[in-house]
Amino acid sequence: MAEDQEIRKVGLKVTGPRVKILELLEKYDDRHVSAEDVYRMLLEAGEEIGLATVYRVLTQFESAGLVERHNFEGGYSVFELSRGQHHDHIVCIVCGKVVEFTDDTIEERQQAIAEENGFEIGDHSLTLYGRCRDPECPGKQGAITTPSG
Amino acid sequence: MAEDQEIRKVGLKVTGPRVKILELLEKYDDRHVSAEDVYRMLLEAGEEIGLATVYRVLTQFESAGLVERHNFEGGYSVFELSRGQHHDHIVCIVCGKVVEFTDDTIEERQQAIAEENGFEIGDHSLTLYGRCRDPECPGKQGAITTPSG
DNA sequence: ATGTATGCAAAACATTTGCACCTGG
DNA sequence: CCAGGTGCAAATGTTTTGCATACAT
Repeated sequence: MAEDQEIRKVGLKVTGPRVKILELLEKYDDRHVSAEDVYRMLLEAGEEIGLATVYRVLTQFESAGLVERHNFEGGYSVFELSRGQHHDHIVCIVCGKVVEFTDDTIEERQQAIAEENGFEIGDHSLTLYGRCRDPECPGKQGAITTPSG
Repeated sequence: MAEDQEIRKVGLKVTGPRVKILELLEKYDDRHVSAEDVYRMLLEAGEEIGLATVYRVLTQFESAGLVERHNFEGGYSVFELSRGQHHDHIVCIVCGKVVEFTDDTIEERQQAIAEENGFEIGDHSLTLYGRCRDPECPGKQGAITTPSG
């Protein structure tokens, strides 16, 4: 099991819940799941894992650099496997679809802007909110309603 | 009172709490205050306003386009008067100082990236997290700790 | 008057923590 | 065996809501 090694590598014991959560994150690598999502999916899969443990494990994985936490607008966090490389997100406000991207021009400008304003950048978060043209997205036509400012 | 007109203009009754909150937002225009901040400041100013009312009024103002709500990392929202013009933020992770900026290059790239990914952009939120060099900022030296991904 | 707003308290949410029990190395 | 991990329930912090009262128009 590759997951076992990853967990051991970051100094955590290889336990059932940790392996299950890591497997799930790898399986849904293209999505961005909330702690509640993870909890529910594991329950549906017949696994007995408490919500508190899901939070604890996700937080530990985040500290270990295995996963990244993102606070999209709406008051809750989503998690995704960390693939080392920084990227930003576009979130569909209709179907919740998340697309990742990186842009060197934007990265450079951010660095420059921080300098100009006397800041030393530690991290940043850029999230675009819009409506996707995916044929399966329910929100075909209509005004864009932003989730927040 | 200019505030009275602004409130009336968006279809809300001119009440004490609404005027007080709007005045406070104008007074602290350079800061980004949380609902709790507004509540506390009004209490200290001797105003009898409930926290629930602060939330209701801020939400109404947001719907009306008078104020903008931002969800910075950390699980709570901050509000600021809407000045019509879009801008992004740099937040000091040590002292909480917020600086606003706009960058045409970034704006253009965002639009292009959305197009490339089949998205129609409604809004976006770009927040840089770093450490400021403000002499009054307590965090003089030390490793940057980001509040999240 | 009368439909809205407000204040308070309770509810709703996402997340964290205390604690007794269980388990991996 | 035993430090660390887990489940459950209770606590936390932010934001929302129900309801009786108070107020703007």
